[in-house]
Amino acid sequence: MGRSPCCEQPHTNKGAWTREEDDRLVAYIQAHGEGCWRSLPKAAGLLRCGKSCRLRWMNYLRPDLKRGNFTEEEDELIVKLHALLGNKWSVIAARLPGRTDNEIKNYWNTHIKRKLVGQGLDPQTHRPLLTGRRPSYEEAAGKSSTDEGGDLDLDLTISLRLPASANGGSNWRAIWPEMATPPPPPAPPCAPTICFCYHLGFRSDQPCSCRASSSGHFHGCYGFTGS
DNA sequence: AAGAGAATCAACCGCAGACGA
DNA sequence: GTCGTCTGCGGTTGATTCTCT
Repeated sequence: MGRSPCCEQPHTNKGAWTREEDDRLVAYIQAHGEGCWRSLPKAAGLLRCGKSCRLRWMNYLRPDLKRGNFTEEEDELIVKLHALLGNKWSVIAARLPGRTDNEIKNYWNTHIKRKLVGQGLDPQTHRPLLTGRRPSYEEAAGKSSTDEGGDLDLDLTISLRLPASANGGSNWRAIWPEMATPPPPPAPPCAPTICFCYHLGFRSDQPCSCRASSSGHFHGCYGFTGS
């Protein structure tokens, strides 16, 4: 894949953003919307590469960002999602409204990782550190850890794209044994939707208020009421 | 008060996937 | 099918801030 580096132009600023640059970027996006990051810097009068503009907007300037300390609930959700998904920070961030993948990644590396180690758990596998042997990939990916990992549901057999037979076929019950009815047919082009709040054990008497994520691969509850 | 080390987090880098020509 | 471009992601770096001595 031949690609031209996006930041090699001369006179391109790097490093911390100034207030003026922020203002320019915000003003431009408010007027023209997101998109076409490549041409945005020139159009907005910024001496930055598009990549840098996108990152600044996504991680810092977006109006819907929450900022501030993570709550206990967010903390627990990150741990559970990481156990399920691994380092898929963007997917995890999609389950935490107002949080960015970068923010969650940093929080994981600085807080949660240490916390898990302190609890004697391997931050990558979420298994006890003192077992003396690393689990195989199949073990890590497919086996529930309820025997040693408390109430964490580590059923990592969950798939982002189900086999065609999973919908409408007869084996949906093998995939979701606890569901009473077959999952709905996939919404093209991205199949299927997977309810994380269900899979993570966030079950309550309240109806699920899931909504589709922007990536469309699966959906989850923002503001679940279970614990 | 000052210096050292630790912690935090914004930003960069390189890669891979999607997409259009 | 191939190639080039753009976007988005995850890992990493380094500057800044905080805490301890």
